Amino acid sequence: MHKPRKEMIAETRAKLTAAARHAFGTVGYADASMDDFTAAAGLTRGALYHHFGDKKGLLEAVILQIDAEMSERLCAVAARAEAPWQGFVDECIAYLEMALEPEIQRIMLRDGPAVLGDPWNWPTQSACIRAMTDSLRRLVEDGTLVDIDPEAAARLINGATIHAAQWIANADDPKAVAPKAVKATKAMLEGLRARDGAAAG
Amino acid sequence: MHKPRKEMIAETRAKLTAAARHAFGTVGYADASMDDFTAAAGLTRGALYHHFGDKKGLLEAVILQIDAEMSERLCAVAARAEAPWQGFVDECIAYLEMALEPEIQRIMLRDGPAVLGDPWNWPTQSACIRAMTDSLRRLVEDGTLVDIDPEAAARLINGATIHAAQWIANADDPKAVAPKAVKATKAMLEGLRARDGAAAG
DNA sequence: CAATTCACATACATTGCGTATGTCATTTAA
DNA sequence: TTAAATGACATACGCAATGTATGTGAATTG
Repeated sequence: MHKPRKEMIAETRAKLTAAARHAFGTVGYADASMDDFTAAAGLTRGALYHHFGDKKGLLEAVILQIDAEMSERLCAVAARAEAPWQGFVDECIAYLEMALEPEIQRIMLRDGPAVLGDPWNWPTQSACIRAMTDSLRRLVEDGTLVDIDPEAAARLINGATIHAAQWIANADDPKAVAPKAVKATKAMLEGLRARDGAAAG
Repeated sequence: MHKPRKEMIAETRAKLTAAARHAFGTVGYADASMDDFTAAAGLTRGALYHHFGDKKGLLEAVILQIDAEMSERLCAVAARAEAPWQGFVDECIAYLEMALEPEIQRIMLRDGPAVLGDPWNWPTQSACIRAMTDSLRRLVEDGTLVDIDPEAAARLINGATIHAAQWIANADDPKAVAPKAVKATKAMLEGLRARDGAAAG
């Protein structure tokens, strides 16, 4: 008696997503040959079409996986902070740093939106983005932030952060640019805090 | 005696860019068949490869054209304002509104970066983005804005604005979301102004 | 143990890109 | 004026990649 069938299936799916994730993250979605990376996983395209329908379906599965990892990392960062505001700032900086990782850059920020459209409309509703929105809503409600629509603010901050990350990633000297990006990001966030001095820093 | 050759060439290039622009703007870059849209222009792929090298070359030409149009529109908006700060805010809102146009959304914001990489590194250096950076630099120098790296600020604002636009464009009810996005954008910009009251509004 | 399901492979059709080559009109030079 | 040359564009071909239709063998189920 060998492994039960359920395990074999899960294993196959894991091998395919892992191989695809590597291919998408290095050569990009468009240039990733299904024949190549399925072979690298010791399988054929037959398995891929059986489990994921088509190439886009596999991309969705890979994105779901990465998104879950990112979300977990962000929650950990926010939970480690003392004050809610500090936690949110840390979360943003952590998000910025994650956006520097080539795999995230390419799959989540470049090819993903290009192939599947606006991440906010993805089936997962982007768990890690939703977490940021929730944090913001609380900060607005307790008066730490100026009166601003939480979802709108999340959009703006998310967009600003991603672009800051891409600025760093594509710069001639990323190490020189990074601190400037972090400083500017903090300045922007600071600009959104309420100014009546009621909320503590 | 018919038309001189130079004019014929310019006409051919214009027909190709126009047809490609329409195809890219509607079905997207990846799904735009070169055979189809060259035929729609009354030509074949032979002309395309002769003039633009490959599909990416044609995309660059289309982007160059759209970027020039956007830049002109933005400059007109900024020039119409009374105060520099107001001009900059108007510019950002105008940029946001332009980013709602499907053609700009798809070609400049989605497929362009996906195929050609970070717009800031495009050969044109994105004229309309450079204009925003210059405006920011002046505002920082004259003390209207808080002390912030102009390029960093331009990056952040540009990213925030684009995402705000995509939020609107993909919303279930864009007309309801638009004012929230504009308000939040203005709040974010306001947060970057110097707080010593030295600069007038 | 027979029947069925289903995970996965194989074979095929289609499509789209890129290149090599051909042709005809316009320009240039004698 | 005419012959050579340039170059704009079309045609024909090869290749690679996706998607589908079909086949096979092992695991499940009765």
